[in-house]
Amino acid sequence: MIKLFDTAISDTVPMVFSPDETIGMYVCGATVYGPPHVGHGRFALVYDILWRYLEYSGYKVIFASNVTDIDDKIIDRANREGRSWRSLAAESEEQWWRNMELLNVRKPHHTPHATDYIDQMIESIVKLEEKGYAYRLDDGVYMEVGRLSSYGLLAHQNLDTLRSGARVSVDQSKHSPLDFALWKAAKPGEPTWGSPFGAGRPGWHTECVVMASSLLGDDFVLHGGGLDLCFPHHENERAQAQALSINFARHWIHNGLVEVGGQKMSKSLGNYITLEEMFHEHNPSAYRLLVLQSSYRSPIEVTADLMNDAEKALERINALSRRLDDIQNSTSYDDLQLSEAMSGIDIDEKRHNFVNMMDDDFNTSSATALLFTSLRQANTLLDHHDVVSGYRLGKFVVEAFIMLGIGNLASTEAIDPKALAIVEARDAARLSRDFAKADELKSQIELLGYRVEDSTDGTKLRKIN
RNA sequence: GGCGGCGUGGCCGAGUGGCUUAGGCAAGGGCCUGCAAAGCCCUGUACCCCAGUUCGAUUCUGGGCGCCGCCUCCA
Repeated sequence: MIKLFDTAISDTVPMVFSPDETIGMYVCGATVYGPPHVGHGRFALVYDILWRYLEYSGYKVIFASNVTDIDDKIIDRANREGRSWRSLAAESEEQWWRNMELLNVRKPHHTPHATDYIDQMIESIVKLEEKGYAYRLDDGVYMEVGRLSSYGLLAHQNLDTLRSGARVSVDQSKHSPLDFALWKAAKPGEPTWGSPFGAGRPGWHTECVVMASSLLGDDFVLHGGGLDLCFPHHENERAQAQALSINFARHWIHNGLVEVGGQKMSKSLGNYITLEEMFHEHNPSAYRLLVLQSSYRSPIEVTADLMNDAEKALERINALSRRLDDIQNSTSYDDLQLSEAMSGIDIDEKRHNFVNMMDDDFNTSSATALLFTSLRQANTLLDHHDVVSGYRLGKFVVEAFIMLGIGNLASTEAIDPKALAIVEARDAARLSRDFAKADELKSQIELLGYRVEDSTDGTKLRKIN
């Protein structure tokens, strides 16, 4: 049984779904108007890990995450740069997927674009009008929040307290400052679509409700997003769904934000690092490991120091992976398959514990701790020549990390033949105990970008990053 | 002002009413090595402050201090 922290309930609850049910999962995705930053990378990683784990647990998942390709910010920036909003959105989206690929974030089954769902959104707004939940003003169609019984569930406040905290609305004609735009009337120079309420474009909240329910149905399991979307965005999605009498998400989950010096990383604050900037200095897999080592709900800092630490930890996984590959490529591998393990290490029990940790609100921090402990044990076993036990335990560790998306463990890059030639010369020098020459040759190899590792089964080279 | 959350050893970060030395990184000492690298072993430094509940609290309750998020677009 998987338990998760449900924002609507403010508690950890069993995830509700039947075992043969396909788990519908919707996460608010990117608004494509610029390069994605480290904060965007985190939410993408969090839900990618969650998705991978649900599948590992044997469940069928259908995952949808939207691409908001029409929005104030896209229009503003396109206008500023004197280009079309379509080309800006298309280019930014391409950049988004490129970055996701580097993070080893799998593309969701569905990546709906807001502009492809305008008709359905209009239908949805018409229904809301018919039911009396919407009203028209000069600048658009608004949702009458006061008519809903459970508005404020995700914000954990009622309408009155929310209303008293609301800043004075620019638009005084709204019935309540909390009422939000379902449809924004056309302004000069903006892209528009025709509708029964005049030319304009849909509001952000409308997009997600319509796309989520058309792709996943009226009753799906999980709705996720960044903690900063909890209110008002998710609240307003829920409001519309409720007004339309659809069940919508059974569970709401929110990931913690990335902070910089204790403050939220955001485009508006300008304190962000783009993913591309990060990848320039660090291994993208190290970022995933950093995310895995903390709780998905906590805020995290992502500094160069922490990334360096994560890279070192990642290197330990890589080293074990290489060690296992060497065993697999060795001549005695077939015999090894048939041999009995000497130690009494119970891998099934470890897997069981791993699963229990992950089932407990996706406790990746404890789960990776278990993997690192096992990693050390595997190395110890291999050091002590219990190859069978060590290999099997090591395999468990590496496969679990791969399942969590820590990929690219084995370098497939061919080694520079020049370096290989020097290695041969160095081996000869070592054999004749000419260590001065051997050391000289070693530094030549290092200049070519490789680290030398002597071992009982030959000299190995490893690329220095 | 309202609501939600957080404060763990040098740094990051799980967790628990009474031995988890959680884990990662860093530091010190060793083993291995021609020297290294990789790996392994050992070691130290904790639970914001003050009360209370309890035989016992880092973990529960109350108060304080500090920090963060949301209440406006934001992953």
